[in-house]
Amino acid sequence: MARADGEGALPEWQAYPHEVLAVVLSVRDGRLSVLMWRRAKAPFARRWALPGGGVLAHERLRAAITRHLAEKVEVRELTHLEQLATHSNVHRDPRGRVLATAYLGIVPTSATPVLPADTAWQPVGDLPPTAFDHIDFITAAVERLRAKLSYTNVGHALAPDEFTLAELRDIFSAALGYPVAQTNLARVMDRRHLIEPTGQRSAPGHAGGRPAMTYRFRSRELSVTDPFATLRPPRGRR
Amino acid sequence: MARADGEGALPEWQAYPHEVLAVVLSVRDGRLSVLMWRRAKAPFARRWALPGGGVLAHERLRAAITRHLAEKVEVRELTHLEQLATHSNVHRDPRGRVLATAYLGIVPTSATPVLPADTAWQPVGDLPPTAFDHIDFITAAVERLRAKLSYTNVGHALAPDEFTLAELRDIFSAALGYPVAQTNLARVMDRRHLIEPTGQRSAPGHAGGRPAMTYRFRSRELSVTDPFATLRPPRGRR
DNA sequence: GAGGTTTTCGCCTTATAGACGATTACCTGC
DNA sequence: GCAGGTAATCGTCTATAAGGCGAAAACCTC
Repeated sequence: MARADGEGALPEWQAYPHEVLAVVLSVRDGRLSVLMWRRAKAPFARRWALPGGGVLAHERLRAAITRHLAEKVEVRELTHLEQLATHSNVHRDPRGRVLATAYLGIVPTSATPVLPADTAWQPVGDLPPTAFDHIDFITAAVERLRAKLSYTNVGHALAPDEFTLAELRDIFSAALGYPVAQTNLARVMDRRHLIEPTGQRSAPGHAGGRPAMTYRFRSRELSVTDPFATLRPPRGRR
Repeated sequence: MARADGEGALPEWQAYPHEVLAVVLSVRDGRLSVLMWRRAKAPFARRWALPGGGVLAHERLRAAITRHLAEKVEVRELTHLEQLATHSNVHRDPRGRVLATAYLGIVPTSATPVLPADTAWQPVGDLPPTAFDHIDFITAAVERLRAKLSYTNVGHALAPDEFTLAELRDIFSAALGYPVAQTNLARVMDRRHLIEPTGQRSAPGHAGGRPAMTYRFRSRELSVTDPFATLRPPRGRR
């Protein structure tokens, strides 16, 4: 606990075991899903839990969750990772007090990681029984993703490098949980300069029909639209 | 560390001292300001720091920050409190590793807490030298507040129970950092059903002029507008 | 009651996005 | 190679939200 180096000693603060968890979301088979593994041992045996684990002595939280996720998916397939929240309920783990910091991760539809035998994608609309307080993290992560789809370019993290507008519509519809009109989606993405055409055409569909243009996101860095929709600065100052 | 009760023992997870910090924001003298105290001892002697401290054994993080804040302000004057982020930089405290979870708190303009001698409101636009990584928490808190002023009713936490539109305009202008037009602000607040007239008139101003109607927020519970501004569900399903 | 000050209201313009039908461009099968 | 089917794309209309601005209202003091 608390090495005394540098200048002076740390106050007598309590120390607590700390774990990191990840809510990794992806659109799988047309449904927004979360990466979970099935516990073998008590507590919560046979229930589904989020991937995660402890934090090493000189390791930051983000590095810790990246390390734990590497056992489940290729880390380079993680197109987004942001901190979600820290839970501190004293009884969230029946074995003793553990603080937990959760992250929201995203894997694109195009990635197809080979999962361990106890691990699977669970549709967020039809979750099996979950362990600990993990359901709360999942709920928060889904809400956060849905909100950010509207005012940021996080969509890039869910989508493949190149896609047709129909594919993008399907991804957004699945992630948001309601049908999105392709025309409007394209206009919104275009007006915000989030996507651009690649100049290529997709392979024609199996059932005929006009081949679609393919698009890509201009940037895979997270950006926020405007700052916000309302209460903007007066015109001259934008 | 990790009592073994219930079922099984905790994995051998590292434990770390954990502190809570609060970025308490309020509009003071027409400027958005943050509550800080001046350190007397090393490290960072004479620099300004956020209020906060350790977490007791059976205490949740929110309870801990509330307890620490009680030494600075009346807790019932805290009109808003939400978790911000957890920092884990190994060297954020030179004395040893400490994880820190920060909260965003808000105190209304109408509250005038009596502050300890080492404590003061510091304008966020003109901060003195700060201790540790506290400046990062402050920056994040200000950004979060400014964003939420646009799409939630957090404004209620900054404003008195009753106010004139001119007062609300001044509060919003100070908090956002740019001038807000009173006409638009009133219309936006009204359209979203966030405020309502009290039916009372304010005392006439000292310099003459028409006395203003007073208003109040309909609810002091946090609510989010719409869900979001764009990519809404199709009409039928709202 | 004249002149000054501030609030409140109404109207106009702009920006953004949802709805929907028309058109285009490709397929398959005859 | 042409008819019919299918999906992508475009154009136009409408709805909604919000910024700008000036006129009118309501109070003050002198």
